[in-house]
Amino acid sequence: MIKHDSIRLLATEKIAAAIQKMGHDLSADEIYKALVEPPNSDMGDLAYGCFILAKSLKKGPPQISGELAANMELDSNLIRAQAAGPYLNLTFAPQAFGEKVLNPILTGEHFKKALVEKAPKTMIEYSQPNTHKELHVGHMRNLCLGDSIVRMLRYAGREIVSATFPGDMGTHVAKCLWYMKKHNQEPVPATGKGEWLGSMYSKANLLLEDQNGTPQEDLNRQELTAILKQLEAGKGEYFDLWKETREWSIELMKSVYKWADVTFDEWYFESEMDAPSAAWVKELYAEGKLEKSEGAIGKNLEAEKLGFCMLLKSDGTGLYATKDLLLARHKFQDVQIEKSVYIVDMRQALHFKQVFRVLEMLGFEQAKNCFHLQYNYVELPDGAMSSRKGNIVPLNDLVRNMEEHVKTQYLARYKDEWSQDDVNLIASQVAKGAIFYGMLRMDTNKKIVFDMNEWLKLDGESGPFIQYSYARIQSLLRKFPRTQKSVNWALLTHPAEKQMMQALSGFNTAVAQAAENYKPAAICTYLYETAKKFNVFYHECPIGTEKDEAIREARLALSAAVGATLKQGMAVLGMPAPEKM
RNA sequence: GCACUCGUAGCUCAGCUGGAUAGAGUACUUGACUACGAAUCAAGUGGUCAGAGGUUCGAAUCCUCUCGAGUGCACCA
Repeated sequence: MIKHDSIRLLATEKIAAAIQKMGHDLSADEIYKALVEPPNSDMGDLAYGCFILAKSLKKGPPQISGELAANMELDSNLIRAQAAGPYLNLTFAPQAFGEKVLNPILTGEHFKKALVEKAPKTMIEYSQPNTHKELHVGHMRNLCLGDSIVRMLRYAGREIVSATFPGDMGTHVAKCLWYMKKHNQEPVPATGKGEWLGSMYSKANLLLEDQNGTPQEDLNRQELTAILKQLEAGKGEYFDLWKETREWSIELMKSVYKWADVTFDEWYFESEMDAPSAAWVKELYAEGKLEKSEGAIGKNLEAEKLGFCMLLKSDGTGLYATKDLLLARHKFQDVQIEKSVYIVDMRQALHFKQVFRVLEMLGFEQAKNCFHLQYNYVELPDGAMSSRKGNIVPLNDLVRNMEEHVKTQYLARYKDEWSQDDVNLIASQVAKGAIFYGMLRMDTNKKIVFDMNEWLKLDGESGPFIQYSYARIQSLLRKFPRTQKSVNWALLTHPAEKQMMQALSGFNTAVAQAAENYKPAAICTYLYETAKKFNVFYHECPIGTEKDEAIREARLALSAAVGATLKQGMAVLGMPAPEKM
């Protein structure tokens, strides 16, 4: 393991020395791992729980912590070591934090440390939207999660390949094109074609459902089948229409990715996997690696309670699993990845269990390094969102509403002071911050009930809270520029200052843990708490107006370090950091 | 029926790889702008951690069962 936290490392060395003085030995890794934060910050900066030592020393933890405290050597960095029950609480001098944490933060060095020892080449596949459908707030959760996880892992030092896998083939496409050609009366709009196409899909479903049970139903089915055949054959009027309309949807996706500042290293399309994947499965069947059941070809996984993984329908065409199988082979063999993460809705859990198992049975060792990162879906107060039913909140509506709200509710007061460009930029940054934070702050297995009015409330634990703290720091630094290069950190003795420094020293540990667990929500919590501590410090300690120049400089430097950390943290989540707001 | 996820304050959620007194936000009641930015801060009210057993020196956290909510389970993606 990499012991990247300088304060924890200092504590580890001191404790190791004390243990040795007591005639015993414990590895640095074991000590480092066992360091925790005390429940109350005035008990100390770090605590060491003596539970592991209790076993090898055959004494009670409270006794050991007492002996350890007596054997700790204090110096200018470590100023207090006190036993409290089974814990040994350690307090460090402000200058220890200043030199080991704040200076590296201010130079930027602190954010360049490698946090993981092993960095296997990992593919993160996320954002698998269907073409010919509208993008809605549900897609946003996936996008925010994927983007932040890519950023987190890269920050921690992992080699990441990001990929998207849009669904540009299938019955949803046929339905959309069918309605567009046979029933639609509206002209194609000059702009917003992607959104318009989504409405065609939704209308197609309404009409089809309407005609279910009428003589028209059979006819509709025949027409859809004919369209699908044309698409598969790769020629005909519907194929041409598909090629054209597909671009409209891709355009829409790209505009959203641009807004979100998301880029993909690889774009895979279902249409590219379709025919080759079916051909490969036929080969595998011929080689005796797959079996036939009720006319379909696949793999029976009943013994593992995974059902039957169907790979070819009885009509010989492939399925979603078929394409995922081929795509996985491509990732392993051509892109040479060692780990593969799929960020997909929890409803696909069985699908991925089946696909991973089949890959394993086919002899792909990497299959055991495949991981389905499942998340719960976003629904509306009156139930599940479905582009089929048309009860969705389009992504663009959310963004527009949010930006408008920020402008009228918050930025109106600056309308004579700031340029229109500034207002627009900041509204967009704040809207983005609110949306990203809102999507990320909850654990992935929690459902998100999307209520527009709730989302427009920007107080309390929200993205703008963190952005606001950052903007205020920047404003402070503009108004009171730092004048001295060296800082006397020892002057930062106020409890609020101490807590601030403790918080900053924990940044890399927080990100490393979040990255290890694929948990951006943990960074949300960290940033929120850090921003909150800054607000306390800001209210308790005069900064720019402090008369003692040395204290003022130290506080300004601390504020600058908080700003740099918040900015880095927001960057890891994909949130912009406004210089003013 | 089988499998998976969830159940913590009125509401929305942290805490879950066992460890110190279960925390935030919101709502409600108060207080703080001639001030370095009030999108802020301070104080108060609010808990049978769904329930019952078990493992352990120690359980919101791990195991089993029960109850409740949701999702998935063959030719959709």
